[in-house]
Amino acid sequence: MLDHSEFKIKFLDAIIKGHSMAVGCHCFVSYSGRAESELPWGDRIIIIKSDRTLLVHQNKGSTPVNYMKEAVLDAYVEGDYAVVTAENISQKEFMRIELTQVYFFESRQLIDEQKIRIVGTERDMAEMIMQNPSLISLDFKPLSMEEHTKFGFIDLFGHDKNGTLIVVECKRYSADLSAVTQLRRYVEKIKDMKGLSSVKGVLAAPKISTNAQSMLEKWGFSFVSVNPPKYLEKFDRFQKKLI
Amino acid sequence: MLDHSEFKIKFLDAIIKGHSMAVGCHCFVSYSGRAESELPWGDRIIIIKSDRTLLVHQNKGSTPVNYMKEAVLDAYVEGDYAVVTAENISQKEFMRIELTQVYFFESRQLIDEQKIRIVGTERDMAEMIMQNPSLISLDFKPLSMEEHTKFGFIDLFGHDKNGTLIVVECKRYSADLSAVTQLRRYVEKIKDMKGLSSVKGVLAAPKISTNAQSMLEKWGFSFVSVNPPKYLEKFDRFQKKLI
DNA sequence: GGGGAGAGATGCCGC
DNA sequence: GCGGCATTTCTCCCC
Repeated sequence: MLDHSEFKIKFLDAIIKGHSMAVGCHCFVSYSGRAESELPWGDRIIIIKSDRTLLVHQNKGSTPVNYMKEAVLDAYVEGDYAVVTAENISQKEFMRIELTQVYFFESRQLIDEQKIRIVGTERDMAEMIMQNPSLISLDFKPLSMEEHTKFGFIDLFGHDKNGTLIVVECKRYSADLSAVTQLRRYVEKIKDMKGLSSVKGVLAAPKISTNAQSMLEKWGFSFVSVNPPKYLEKFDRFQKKLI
Repeated sequence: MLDHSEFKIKFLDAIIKGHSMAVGCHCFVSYSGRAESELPWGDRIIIIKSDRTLLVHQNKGSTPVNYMKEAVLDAYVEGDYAVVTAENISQKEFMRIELTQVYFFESRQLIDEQKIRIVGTERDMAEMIMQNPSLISLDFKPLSMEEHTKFGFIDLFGHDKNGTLIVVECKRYSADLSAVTQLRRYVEKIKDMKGLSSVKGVLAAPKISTNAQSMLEKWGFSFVSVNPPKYLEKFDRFQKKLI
């Protein structure tokens, strides 16, 4: 438990040094910027990063309740409160955090230049299909992948044995209505630009919602069930811990 | 700085008590679930909430680099590492965090039943237009707002002085291609179900991208510039601090 | 910097 | 639970 002036001093010192911070406190938060908000009094954890990102986390859920990027930060004592302010003038964003209790305060220079490596994205799905086109159909011949063609950002682009063009849109999850309209947009663009009357549209995803299926059929497109790829070896490594 | 067995004991104690935690550490993170990932060694802040949400934050950006909801957590010492594991069996998710250094560890019961109040959402835009329909056009008569009609989730629904139906889709930001396809989907649905040949589509947003504007015109829809509402008094309260 | 689209998206509400 | 959709979405990539 820190008193307000001790908090202020430590906070400003951490700002100057470019340290990251974790603060446990009882606070009230108001925000004005892209929207406006008020968060009544409660206990939260405030994170401040060395790039001046500020996050206010409640004790539930994975998204911060309030946040600001590239914030210009300040702290001071005002009556019975410690106050933290965050401003991003160019974005016209302002935040004010009033604190009555500072349960804990930690600050430290965190050194981390590493980037996460992820496998199993939509792009990985498209690559997998490039390697094994029969996942779409026996006669599917892919031509290009995720190229910014003049037709737009098309996940997979190819043709069948008759030379009919095929547009494939990949989704990692259940394909929904917007996936169908996205596919439709690409197919129409190609028809338009090439002056073709027939272009096939294929939605590749693990599953598809009922309404999306109806709309798909209405527009003469087809659905193919494909799961995003995973490195099974790694999954197994975790899995065996469960046995 | 905590040694590994001290960390383990405090961590497990906090889990049992349902406390929230903030941990500063040097760690390596691997994940398998909806995708698979590896994050090489670096300094991070780990947050664990009372609802068993786990967040791993690097020192930049507002999104956690790794995370899991409803995690079953454990901690132990393994050779030179402290290890934190998180599992969500039903989701087939697994995470393993190896720590060589624990810079700080804070845990505490955080009491907070408050909900944030936000003004300026898309729904607020629709309400504002309901109050002042002339923002769309002088003869726009709104009938319903954000109702789950048999036509779908339509932001605003009404007609002009000739009785021609009007569908309004609101966007808080620059309207893009998907906003136009969304509008198009609603208009077509209504035409279909009512057997009408003419239904007006209006996109209400602060601005619109060039391509979206083209597509809008191609489909005979129109754009109206509308800004999401704000409580100006409050904005002014912040603003005067800047002077 | 804007436009377009994915994300291990998250979160909300309705059925 | 799924479905449909907004989000102070965030982030990345390309033009």
